[in-house]
Amino acid sequence: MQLDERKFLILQAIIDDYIMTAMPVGSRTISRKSGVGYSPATIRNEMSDLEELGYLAQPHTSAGRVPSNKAYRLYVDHLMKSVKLSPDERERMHEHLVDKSKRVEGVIRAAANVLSDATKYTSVIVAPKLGTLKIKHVQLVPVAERTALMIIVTSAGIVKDTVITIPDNLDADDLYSISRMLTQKLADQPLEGVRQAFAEMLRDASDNRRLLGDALQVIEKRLESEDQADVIIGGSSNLLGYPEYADVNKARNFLAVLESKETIRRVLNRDGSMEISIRIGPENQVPELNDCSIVSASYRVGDHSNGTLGIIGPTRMNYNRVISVLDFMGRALSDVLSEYR
Amino acid sequence: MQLDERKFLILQAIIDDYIMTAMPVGSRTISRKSGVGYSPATIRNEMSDLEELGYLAQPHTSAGRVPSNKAYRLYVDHLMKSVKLSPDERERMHEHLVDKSKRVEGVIRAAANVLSDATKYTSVIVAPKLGTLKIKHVQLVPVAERTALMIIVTSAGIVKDTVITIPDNLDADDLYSISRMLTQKLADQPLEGVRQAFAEMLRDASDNRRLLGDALQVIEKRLESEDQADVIIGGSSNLLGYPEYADVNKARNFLAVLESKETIRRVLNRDGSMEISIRIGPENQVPELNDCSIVSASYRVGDHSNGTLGIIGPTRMNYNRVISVLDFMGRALSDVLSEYR
DNA sequence: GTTAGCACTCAACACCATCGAGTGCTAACG
DNA sequence: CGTTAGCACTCGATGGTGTTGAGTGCTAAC
Repeated sequence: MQLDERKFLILQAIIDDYIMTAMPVGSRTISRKSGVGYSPATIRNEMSDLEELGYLAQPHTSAGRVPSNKAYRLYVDHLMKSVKLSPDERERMHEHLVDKSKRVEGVIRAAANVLSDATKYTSVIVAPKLGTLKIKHVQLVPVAERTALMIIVTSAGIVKDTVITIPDNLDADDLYSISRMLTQKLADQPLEGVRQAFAEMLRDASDNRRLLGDALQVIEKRLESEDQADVIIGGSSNLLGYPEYADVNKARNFLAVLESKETIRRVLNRDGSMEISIRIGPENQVPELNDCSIVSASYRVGDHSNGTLGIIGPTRMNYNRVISVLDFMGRALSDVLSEYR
Repeated sequence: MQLDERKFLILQAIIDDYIMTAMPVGSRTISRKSGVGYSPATIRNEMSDLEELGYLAQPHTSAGRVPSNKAYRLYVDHLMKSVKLSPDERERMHEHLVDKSKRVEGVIRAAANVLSDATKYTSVIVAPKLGTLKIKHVQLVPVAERTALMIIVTSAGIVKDTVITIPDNLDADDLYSISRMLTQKLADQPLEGVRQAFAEMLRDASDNRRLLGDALQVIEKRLESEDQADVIIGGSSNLLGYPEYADVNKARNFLAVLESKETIRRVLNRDGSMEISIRIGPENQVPELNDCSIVSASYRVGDHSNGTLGIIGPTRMNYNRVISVLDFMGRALSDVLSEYR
């Protein structure tokens, strides 16, 4: 059996309705809809076919039909008619972004809020991978005996800092000149490639071997331990408004998942492309989120590094709108964050 | 009518029980408890008295009694016998703190997690007020045409940074020397007192007036806009496990409150003392949290500045344990964060 | 091929009886 | 006189029952 025009039409109507109401959809409801000129009986026959084909399911015998994950997949791939955001909605969203006092983290935080406000789902933004950013400046600042703060400024204007221990015969001026040297040597190197640069420096440097070794370690640690703080979540309470989370236990599980940045990172894991990716239900790799859908997009910072922004919601998500919003915000974020270059 | 010995005893037993079970407590339950040698009938009489005095309430005629806020107040003020944490519990908590790779924000984040894990409530930590910290170092870093990043390192090792615009005739070396000058002039000044220092500098400085003016503005803005990022919340999903939040709407409201850092800041607002403060129910100033209790303590960073750590939970909170944990963590945090000095 | 009609199913809802935890009161007890 | 046993009473919780109505599948007529 194949899907003909009419089956498409009916399936679409069912999905649209279910996305709105979260209630099983009956044949009468569809029949009454404008654009569908068939009686409930005809609809019922078609629905029966669609169920057999795996696009619909019945919670129980005398209930309406509910779209399956397969149906959502078909929907986002073929049925969905994309809607544009209205100009003043775009305007409003953009405003909130540039509003925030310009700092990278602030911008990202604001973006997360805008996303969750605009979609009423939970939003997640992952900051760009450090490794791909270029170093702009390195600065050592004394903070105590034998202790200094090492500050690394990247091309995206993102600042990372770590405490390191230093030999005790160094004073502020020494640190100053070391910083200067480090900056000269490392400027415009990607963080990833820093190891070689250091190797060279260690060979040349008569002095301060110990310090440089320390610094290298720090940078590397920073690179591999993808920092917790770099996952930002907005509107975590939004999902509680939906009937699929009326059960407190489900809600708690969901929130617990959100608290593990590690899991979030995994679930937003993307191949390199800039395309919007849609994972419906079990398509994502995290069992706890198997009844959620996750839509994600990329944003660019500087030349080659990018971050991820996404929306987590029930499988009966308003894909249409979410995609529009993510698409727009991805571009907006890229714009705003690239002004630093 | 006054509270005699026996009324105290009974009230305490009721509160203890209710804290454990969240169920209205009946006379039989109390009578069976070890340490109480009276029959249910006697207990009932006493309970009746306690109700008249406003310490107990009955949800409905044939239910047991529930402690009132007044009762909790009495409990924390007089009835509670303080328990110590076991040494290895202390050990474990402390471990998690120093574990984290030494950064201030990382430590605070870890502390929030430890707090919520140890208490099973929601924890909140507010970073120390910037204004009270001393400046250690100021650094301007060029990031683009006419744009620089201004980084301020405080005595606590906390780094703050903001983007500022600069005159376009300045190159990296100029910024370097300006940074040096700024650091020299401002080092060891509290952030609050920076205004005068700047005034002087503006008078003297032949050049760079525009830049200095910009920088001053930035610092001041930073001071007054108590930064969002400085409120950190742990275990927000913990409260959903308690029967008082079985209703999804209540849960949602609660979570929505947590998302507003502004409100959190207000609710944790403390007078200067280092004492542990307990706000029961409506004693806190935020109507949305009127059925919560909030216990908070201070931790010290450096010489004179301190931050706040707190626990938010239902009024029938395990005050005893929460107080012990907060007390310990306050000290531990102070210790860890003062190592930077 | 489409649709009206009809019997059938089943969750949701309201209603009701029962149960039991807990109370207040009274009278008896040491 | 304080304490306690006994008892009638209250009322939420629980579980069973009947009704309702949305929705289906099937059949027969258009």
